[in-house]
Amino acid sequence: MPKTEKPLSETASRILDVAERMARQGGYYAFSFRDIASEIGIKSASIHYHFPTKEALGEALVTRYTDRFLGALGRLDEATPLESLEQYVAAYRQALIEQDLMCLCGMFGAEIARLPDPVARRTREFFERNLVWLETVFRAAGATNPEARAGETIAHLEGAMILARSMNDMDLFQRVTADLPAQALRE
Amino acid sequence: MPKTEKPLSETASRILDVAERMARQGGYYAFSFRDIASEIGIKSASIHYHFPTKEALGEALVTRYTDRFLGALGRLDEATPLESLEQYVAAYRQALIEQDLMCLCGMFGAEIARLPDPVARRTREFFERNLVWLETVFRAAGATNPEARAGETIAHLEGAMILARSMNDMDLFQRVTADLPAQALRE
DNA sequence: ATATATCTACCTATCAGTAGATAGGGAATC
DNA sequence: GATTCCCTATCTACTGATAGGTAGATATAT
Repeated sequence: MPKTEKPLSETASRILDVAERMARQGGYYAFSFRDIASEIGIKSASIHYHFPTKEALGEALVTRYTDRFLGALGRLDEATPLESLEQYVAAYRQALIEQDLMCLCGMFGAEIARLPDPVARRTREFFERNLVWLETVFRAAGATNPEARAGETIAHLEGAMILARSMNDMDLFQRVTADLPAQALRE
Repeated sequence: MPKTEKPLSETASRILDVAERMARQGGYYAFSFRDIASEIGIKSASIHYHFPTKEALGEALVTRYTDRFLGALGRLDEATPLESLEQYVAAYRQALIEQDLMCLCGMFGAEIARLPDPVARRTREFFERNLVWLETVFRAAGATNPEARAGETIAHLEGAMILARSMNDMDLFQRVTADLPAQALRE
């Protein structure tokens, strides 16, 4: 039997919810046990019961984020490459516009040189798995260099989030990513 | 006479050098007065003589970075649009590969929601001035939508830095940005 | 004498993390 | 049926380290 995934308790997932929001606003050093605790109405010591260290909390954060992000993408055998790419762009747009938050792994990716090793590893896994997904799309579309196209797509989207948030102009994300799916497939 | 720029003292610029490196590794919360001071061999209280607050230090950091970055780009009337774009990509490549650092404003742009207002404003100015520069290039090249092309270019490059650093594969930056100049002009 | 630049010594706030007490809810034992 | 035991989940109270920032003394150079 493989590793049994124990389901998160109510409190544990509320801790992750708050930590994720804080991390997606300001990075790894922008969430603290105290702030999380006071927001959900417990004491900071209680968080250590659910996540022994900040490192462990950071790992759980990235793991949950990655699984949810990839899980929200539809099945590749049920869509055309163009549809898949449009869906992929929409996933980023939703994170940015509806939640007004950065991509967690874009944020952690920027800070990766100062992240605890296990958190950095999980962050790398996010990008690896996204690259695989996109490479599959571009290979299905007959692209000559699927690896480059996949990397360009992720780079373009993460960068567009940063730019739009920096300029405080969320519509800029739309204008800068509108041509992405068609353009990437034409290349 | 407009605002006279007083030149930075030797110590002040060494403070900025160290702070910039730390910020470009881990963001605004990754550099501290103590760490900077101990690295350059003074006491942390002395830094406050040159930069009264961390906010002021952050502002000076972004201002110097922006001026240097744009100053390193050649004059637009002495190059073709393609040459200008290639030079722009090279500026990012140098920051990433030679110095093994993130773009300061890409980093601060990601964290912008938790940055002191004056630092956030300076960060926005970096992107504004870069957008203007790139729009000029694309307009000279006869692009139909210079604003979108300029935003796409910045997004692509900032994102490529994050991706390459996350994957610990600096050559990935090359592969993901190799087609950028020609591609952006063809669009 | 004054301006520049550094120091010592300190402050208050915050950080992640720990020890140990407490309360409640089963389940096993008597 | 009552008692004992243990597990879960929280608490209070604390530690040592670090954060940015301040006051005031000191040294040097013009």
